[in-house]
Amino acid sequence: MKDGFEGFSVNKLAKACGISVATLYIYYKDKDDLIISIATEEVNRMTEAVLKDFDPESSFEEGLRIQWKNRYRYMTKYPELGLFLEKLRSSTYQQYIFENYMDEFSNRMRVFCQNAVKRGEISELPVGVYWSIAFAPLYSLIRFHNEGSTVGGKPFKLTDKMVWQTFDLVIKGLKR
Amino acid sequence: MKDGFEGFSVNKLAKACGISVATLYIYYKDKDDLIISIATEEVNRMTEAVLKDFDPESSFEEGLRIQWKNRYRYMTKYPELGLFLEKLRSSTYQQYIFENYMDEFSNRMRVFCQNAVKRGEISELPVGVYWSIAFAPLYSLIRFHNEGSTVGGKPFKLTDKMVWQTFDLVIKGLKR
DNA sequence: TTTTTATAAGTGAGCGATCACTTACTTTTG
DNA sequence: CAAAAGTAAGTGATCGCTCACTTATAAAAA
Repeated sequence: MKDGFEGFSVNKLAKACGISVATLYIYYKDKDDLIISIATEEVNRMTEAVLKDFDPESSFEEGLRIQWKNRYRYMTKYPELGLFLEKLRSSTYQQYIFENYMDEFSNRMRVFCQNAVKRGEISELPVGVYWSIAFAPLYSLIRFHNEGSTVGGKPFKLTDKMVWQTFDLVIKGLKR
Repeated sequence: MKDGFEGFSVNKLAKACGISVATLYIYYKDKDDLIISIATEEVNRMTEAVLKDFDPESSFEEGLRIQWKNRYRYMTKYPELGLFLEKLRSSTYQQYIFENYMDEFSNRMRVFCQNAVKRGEISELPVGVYWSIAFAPLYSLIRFHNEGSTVGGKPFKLTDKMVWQTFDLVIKGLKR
């Protein structure tokens, strides 16, 4: 029972890579630096993918649909990444990685939402409330998919149909 | 940087409890057994609290509202529990704890949903899709609250108003 | 051209600390 | 006094990390 973030060690990593532990310490000053560096890289890569084709000036439904498409595609393209970020999220590294990951990102998202509110497409909402409705369901689906089962332990395989079925309900909830 | 589930050790636990490590091993056969036992206890306690006043025969909105109320109250009453379950969720212990936690629970939830579908209150949905819309937003809010910030790193404090505001949007999305 | 020196890249062996866990023994309880 | 409950003092294994050292490449000196 040593598979997750528990059970990750510098010695094991070096052995798995076929290099000496000492070599790792040439490139990273310590274990924390290693994890934070690699994780930050991955988070930035994902942020970039999520913003692909995203236009803050587009309609609310269209913009959100592209976000969903990008996130869904990226997470299913790299399934391990989801689990990795999950573990990061509930680790003490979380704050060091996600704190500034949103400089450009959160700006564009804010503009996008403000536009949608201005146009009367959605109501004004606190950021946390908005995110919890707009994205939490998608990440929940992806999580079930990666774990292979829902909360009840029932087997679960995510399909495109399910994603867009969920999307439609989310849109229905958010739109005025 | 040793605070989370990483950094938890039997030796530290014993010291914190003011007892000998050996004493722990009288009651638990190994570390895994200790974690799984305690976690299962907590999950059962929470499941019980969540089913309080819940009637599978009630209307969909009323039933879901009670579920939200119970979950919200329990998670804010024991904030550490949320973080603990979070860490469990993304650990290798997950499968051992949550696999059977839903014998009575998932039955009652299934009946509840079937009733709602029969009455035409909601459409028939895959369980994973249903859960992702009905509960993922709430857990997302609670998570932000416990972490004290949203995805953007912006400070976040959950209020009753936010919870029921989110609930209303979820209901709007789910109801026919 | 050959030799020397400089530097970056990488390594094996092993440090002290801590890990999960055990043993040999003492105290408490009924 | 016998059983149950508890403990101090460890066990070998593994942790993150370092040090003294080798190898590879190339510029500088002879």
